Amino acid sequence: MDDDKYKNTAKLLKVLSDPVRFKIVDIISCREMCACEILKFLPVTQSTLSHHMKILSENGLVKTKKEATWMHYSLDRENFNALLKEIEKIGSDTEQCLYYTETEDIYCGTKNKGGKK
Amino acid sequence: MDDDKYKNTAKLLKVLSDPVRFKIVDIISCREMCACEILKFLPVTQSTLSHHMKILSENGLVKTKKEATWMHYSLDRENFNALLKEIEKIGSDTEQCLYYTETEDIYCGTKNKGGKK
DNA sequence: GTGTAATATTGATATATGTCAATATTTATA
DNA sequence: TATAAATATTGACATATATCAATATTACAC
Repeated sequence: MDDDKYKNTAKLLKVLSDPVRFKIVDIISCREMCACEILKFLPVTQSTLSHHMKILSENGLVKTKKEATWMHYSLDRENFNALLKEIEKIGSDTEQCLYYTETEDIYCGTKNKGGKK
Repeated sequence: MDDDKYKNTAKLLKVLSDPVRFKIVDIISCREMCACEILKFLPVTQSTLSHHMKILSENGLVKTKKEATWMHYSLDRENFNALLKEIEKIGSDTEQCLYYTETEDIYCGTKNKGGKK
């Protein structure tokens, strides 16, 4: 996995790592909702919510649908699940991990005098 | 899910959402490593790495083992997988979601004149 | 057109945090 | 004891960002 991939996935994680946004995902995970609905669950200002929804949708975690003056938001399951997969891969020891994919010559100082592998 | 739970999970996500820390998890996902090894994969200072390892271990994502002057780090799979589960739950529509658990009377303004459910 | 509801944007502010250089600490070794 | 290696801590700095009040925009109802 190259560094850009790390940065992209980490960025998505950051989007999800704000407690308000994390709660928003839970709120809309059952059905589509307009902002005014979502707002009622949250102790934040309308402008703050708008800010968070923008971040969520711009990063693909939430889908938007405009209808009259309402904005309807729903979880983008495809991208959300893709993110989950990436996190799983990172923690897995059966997937390729950086240590093996980059080099085998990187090893700690005096620990390996007898030659390795 | 109460707000404390959101905050805890979101905090763990934040720990994981830094690109350097995310890469570290990948690096040590195959085997235990000392800091000096991990450092060789990363374009950061030793003190910066130490800072990140502290955050990772203090939040339970990484296990530590001291041996002489070396600190050995390994992924805490139990906590890592628990975090994954929490994220899955949040995005799931089969699990209870906040909308249904909190109230059914919260609904958007004029959308529901006919009475609901 | 006027008023109203829903949402977005702007500007300001406070807080959090990632980074490094420098230094301290710990432990083995000569 | 003195030196060296591995790691931790401290202090400074720059950047990111969550938040709100105020205002703007959009679209419908009268």
